[in-house]
Amino acid sequence: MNLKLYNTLNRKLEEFRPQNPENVKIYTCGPTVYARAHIGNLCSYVYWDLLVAVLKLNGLRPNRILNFTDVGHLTSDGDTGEDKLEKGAKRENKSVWEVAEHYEELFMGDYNSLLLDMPAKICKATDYIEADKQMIDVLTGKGYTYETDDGIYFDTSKFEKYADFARLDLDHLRAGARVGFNDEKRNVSDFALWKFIQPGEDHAMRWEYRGREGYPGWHIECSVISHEELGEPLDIHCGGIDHIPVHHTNEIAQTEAAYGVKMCNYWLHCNFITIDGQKVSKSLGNTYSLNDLLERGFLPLDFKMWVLQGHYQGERNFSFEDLAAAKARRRNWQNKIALCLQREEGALNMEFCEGLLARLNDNLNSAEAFALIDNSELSLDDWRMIEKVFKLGLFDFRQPTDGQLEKIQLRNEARRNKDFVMADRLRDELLGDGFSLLDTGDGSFWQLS
RNA sequence: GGCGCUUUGGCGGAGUGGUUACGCAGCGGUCUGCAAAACCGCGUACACCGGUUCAAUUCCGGUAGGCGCCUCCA
Repeated sequence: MNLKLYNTLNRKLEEFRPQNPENVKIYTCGPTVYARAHIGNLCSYVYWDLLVAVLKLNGLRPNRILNFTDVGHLTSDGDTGEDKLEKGAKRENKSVWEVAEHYEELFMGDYNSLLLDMPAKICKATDYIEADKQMIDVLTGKGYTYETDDGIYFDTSKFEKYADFARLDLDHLRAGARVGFNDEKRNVSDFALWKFIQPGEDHAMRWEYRGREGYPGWHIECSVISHEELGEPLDIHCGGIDHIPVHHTNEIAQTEAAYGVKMCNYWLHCNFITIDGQKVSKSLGNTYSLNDLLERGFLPLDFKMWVLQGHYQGERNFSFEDLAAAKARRRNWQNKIALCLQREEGALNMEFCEGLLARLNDNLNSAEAFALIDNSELSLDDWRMIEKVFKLGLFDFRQPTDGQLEKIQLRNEARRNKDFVMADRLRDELLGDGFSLLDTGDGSFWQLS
């Protein structure tokens, strides 16, 4: 295997060795379905889809699981302690279940419009509540938990390697934490496995456990779903860079403490984007959705082009100016394909294919791969292969109708007869239809204008 | 306060110890009946200071700026 990936576990570029090439186990942390995904969220799904495509190019069979967090987390944006799903429900006058379902649908819409492959399975957190309880029981049996008034906590001091993954400095964690410290917690880094509903607390999602009503903690679902659906060790666990210090650290603690096995061999993390140099946040009003892009004249696939021009580990900055550049590049690729269609050029360029694979195998370097594409003479078959890997909708464009093709012929005739008034009129008409003409020594070819 | 990342030409964005990244935009030219989103060419980028080296944008150290995380977050 020549594929190299940056493994957060060792902070190194490593050769990827799957346990079983026929079943490469991948777990991706999915969205919390309480609001529409913004373009920052969507970047990661583009990157992980590229990962899956590259694994396939290498002859492997990925088995990817994605989860939907459809059960609320405790803390809200405003640190008011209000559950996000519950808050969304009140805002929209719907039940929490309806809110989750609504945003699941929107997410899938965005996902499909980016032409991303469906994971092998999408798992909802609420379908794993019983399994959550079982895992907490296992952890309790091994002495990793303690109960307080408001929940069941994981005692991180009992898990020796807790700080290793994120290279945490536990002694300093407390100093700057803005979140209110829970007096009943034994260690600052301890986290809730299960929360009990307090008297007067309005929480629609609730399950009975240990004689009280409650709901699962923030991290248990990923440990449980990946264990149930894939089993340890996973080959690859993907997520955003923000997950390293808390979420993934806690996942590792839960899984490895409960089952005494390594959770995952390769951890991949994508970086965040900024927008116009600032973080993506609601208060700055820059949480653009694909819809907002559409309103400004950009297709989801223009955005995907923008994402793939960079690298998943890079700190990207988004601006509409750069999106326009990506849009133009995508259109130019489509015009090259349009030329190939008219010239009926065939045959796969093997040297090109190998070069493309080599670049992608170098830690998913799509930017280098794109440079190779721009530097190569490509046939229709080459472009088909490119589309299969990157899925940019490159072949998805309107072709001239018979009537429009006839106009091109008429114009050629007019030019031969030096009737330039007629020729220019036909050219203008075609331009009005969205086609420009490229006159070469070999004849006239239509292009997308 | 702690942890981590980052600094490349107008805007983005790869990469490399000595040789063109690439895209978009711009400029010049070619082709053309005229044109053009087509073709060709151009711009002497690698934050700053020091070190290693025959040679550093590329390795090491420091300085400065930017950013992220530490709270659900991709």
